[in-house]
Amino acid sequence: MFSKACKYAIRALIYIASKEGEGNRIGLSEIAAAIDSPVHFTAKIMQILSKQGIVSSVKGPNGGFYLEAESLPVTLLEVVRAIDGVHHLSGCGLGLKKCSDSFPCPVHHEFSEVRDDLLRMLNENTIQYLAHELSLGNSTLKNSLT
Amino acid sequence: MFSKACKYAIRALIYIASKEGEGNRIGLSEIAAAIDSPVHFTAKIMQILSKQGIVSSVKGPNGGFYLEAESLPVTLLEVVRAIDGVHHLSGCGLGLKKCSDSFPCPVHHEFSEVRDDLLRMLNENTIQYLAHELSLGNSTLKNSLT
DNA sequence: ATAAAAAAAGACAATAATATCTTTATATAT
DNA sequence: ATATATAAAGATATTATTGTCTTTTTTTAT
Repeated sequence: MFSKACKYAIRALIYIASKEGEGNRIGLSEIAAAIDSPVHFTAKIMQILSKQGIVSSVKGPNGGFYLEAESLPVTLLEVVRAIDGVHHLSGCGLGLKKCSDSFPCPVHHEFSEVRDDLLRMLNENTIQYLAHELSLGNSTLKNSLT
Repeated sequence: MFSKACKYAIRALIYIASKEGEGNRIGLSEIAAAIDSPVHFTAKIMQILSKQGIVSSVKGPNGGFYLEAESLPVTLLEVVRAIDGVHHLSGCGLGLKKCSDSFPCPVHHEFSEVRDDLLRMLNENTIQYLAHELSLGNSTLKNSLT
């Protein structure tokens, strides 16, 4: 459904949001350890998110990543678009270039329905909300119980 | 959503089904031309579908691919599973190995709902039905109008 | 029997995605 | 001011996917 990069991005952002408060920054190595992702690959992903304004960062001692407290909540849709690209959730289900409502591929209508549901879900769920649920213990980001 | 190989597979099968009748076989080059796909890559895909029993083939003059008339209709789900693998539609949305209803990732419930809809759609739609709609002119497999 | 047509199989090439390692720039604390 | 910690950037490696080309096998028609 999403690329690994995108999954790492969502996990990383939820982790950051869940650890946040009072302007503290979360370091890259802590993030990678927390979400079980390759450190340097995660660094590249964070750079993209940073350039897109989804996450903020500061270098140097006590530096790291954080979410702007005063900005609007970040939706999953924004993250998916930032990492997998805007076309990822808009193309034809069968890969036809000209597919549209008036010139549909064989699965156009059925596929559109499902994808509209996906888009709605991605647009309704924010990193901040999901992080809150994580903090409450209602979900987990780890592969192991330890 | 699906790999290009899978999209080619679905397009190829719908095309074959739409051209079928009275035991005629559809050649690879005709298929590739009809669905705008690379010939030899399509050949590999057809081989997989053939080994999985989704499509039948005969070699030699007047050979080609066809669907067994007496077999059950082929669902999109079977095709996706054959090409993209059984895990493609079952793993955690965020890539966690241990994610489950009782040990959910942050998007588990929301994601499961959408994917269940996708699975239902893939299971309800058959190649034969979609081919019939194509034959009626209600959809297209081509990128261009020519 | 033989030739031709077609799928099957195998080898390879190109591209994209994922992952690792090294170097550089920059901000902070001392 | 300096040292240090950290993100940013760059270079390279690995793997998976997609695509192309060639050879082999099998079937059919002659």
